[in-house]
Amino acid sequence: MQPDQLLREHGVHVTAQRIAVINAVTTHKHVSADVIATTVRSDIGSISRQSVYDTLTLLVTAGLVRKIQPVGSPALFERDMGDNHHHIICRECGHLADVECAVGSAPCLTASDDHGFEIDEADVAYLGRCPSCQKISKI
Amino acid sequence: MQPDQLLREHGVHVTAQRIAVINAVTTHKHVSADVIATTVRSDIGSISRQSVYDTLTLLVTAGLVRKIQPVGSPALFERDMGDNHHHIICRECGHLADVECAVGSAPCLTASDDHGFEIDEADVAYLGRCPSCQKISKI
DNA sequence: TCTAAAAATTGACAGCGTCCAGAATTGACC
DNA sequence: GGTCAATTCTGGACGCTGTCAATTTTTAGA
Repeated sequence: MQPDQLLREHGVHVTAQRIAVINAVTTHKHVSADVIATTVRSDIGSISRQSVYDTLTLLVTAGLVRKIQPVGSPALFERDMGDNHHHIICRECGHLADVECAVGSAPCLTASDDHGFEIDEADVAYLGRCPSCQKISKI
Repeated sequence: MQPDQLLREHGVHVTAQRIAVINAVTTHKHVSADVIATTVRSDIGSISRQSVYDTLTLLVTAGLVRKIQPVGSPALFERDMGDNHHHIICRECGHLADVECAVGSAPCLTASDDHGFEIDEADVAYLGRCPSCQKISKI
C-alpha cells in the first residue's frame, strides 16, 4: 500500500515528511531516528528532529512501525509486518538481525504468573556475537 | 553471604561504596542507577555517580547483578539469583514485575535461524498493562 | 608504616529524546 | 478556488542517562 493511503486510512494528515519517514523505514530494515532524519533529508530536502520523533511516535501508535530498543544503542524502527519475529543483537558491535519465531505462533506469550497484567506482546532479544565479531576475536 | 565476603571472593577491593551498592541492589528488587546513588548516600553519606556506574559494571561483570534495560526507562539492576526469570513491563507506567520462566528451562534460548551468531542469552520481556493502569483506564 | 595498585572523586562532555512557543501547512467546508 | 481552524513543522533549549579523563584517596600486602 502507498504511504499516503496508509496515512489517510488512519485519519491523519498527509505530509511530505510523513511519507518520507514511512519510505525510509520501509527501505531500510532497521533504522535509528538519526538515520531516518538523514535519509529523509536526502529525499525531501529537510526535516526537523522533532518531526521525525513525532512521526515515528504516530506510526508506532498506529501499529505501522515497531520500535526496538537494543541495550546500549539508540532505538531502531522497522515496518511492522504483523509477523511475530524477534531479534539477535551482537553484544560487541550492536549489529541486529531478524529471527523467525522459534516455536510456531507466539510461543512465549504465555507467562506462568502474569501478576494481573494484561500482556499483549512478548519481546524476545537474543544476545550474543555476530559472525564478524567472532572472526575478529580469533585473530 | 555478606557483601564484603562476596567482594573478596571475586578478588576485588572491599570499599564502603561497593558494600553499600550491593546492599542497595539487594534491598530493592529492581533499582535504577539513580535510586542506587540516593540509597547509598543516605546509607554512607555520599558517593559519586561515576562510582555507582563503575561498581555496577563490576558487579554485572562478576555475575552478581543483572542489568535490565526496559524500553523507555533507564536501566534497572537486580541481584542475580541464577534463576532464569523474565520480566513484565507496563507500557503505561513502566512498572516492572518478575515472571518465572514459562516453559521449564530456557524455553526461548534456541532461535530457529541464528544467522551465524553465537547466542549466549535470551532476554524475554512481556509488555502490557499493569493492574493499576487497567483500573485507571476503566474510569 | 610504607609502597604500589586499585578505586573514588571531580568536572566535563556526548547522545538520545522531549518540551515549548511561534510559524507554516493541511484539510474541510463554503 | 478561497478562507478558517486545526494540525503539524520548526528551532532552540533543556534533562536525563551514561561515559571519559585526570587527580586524589584508599586499600592490600610486605
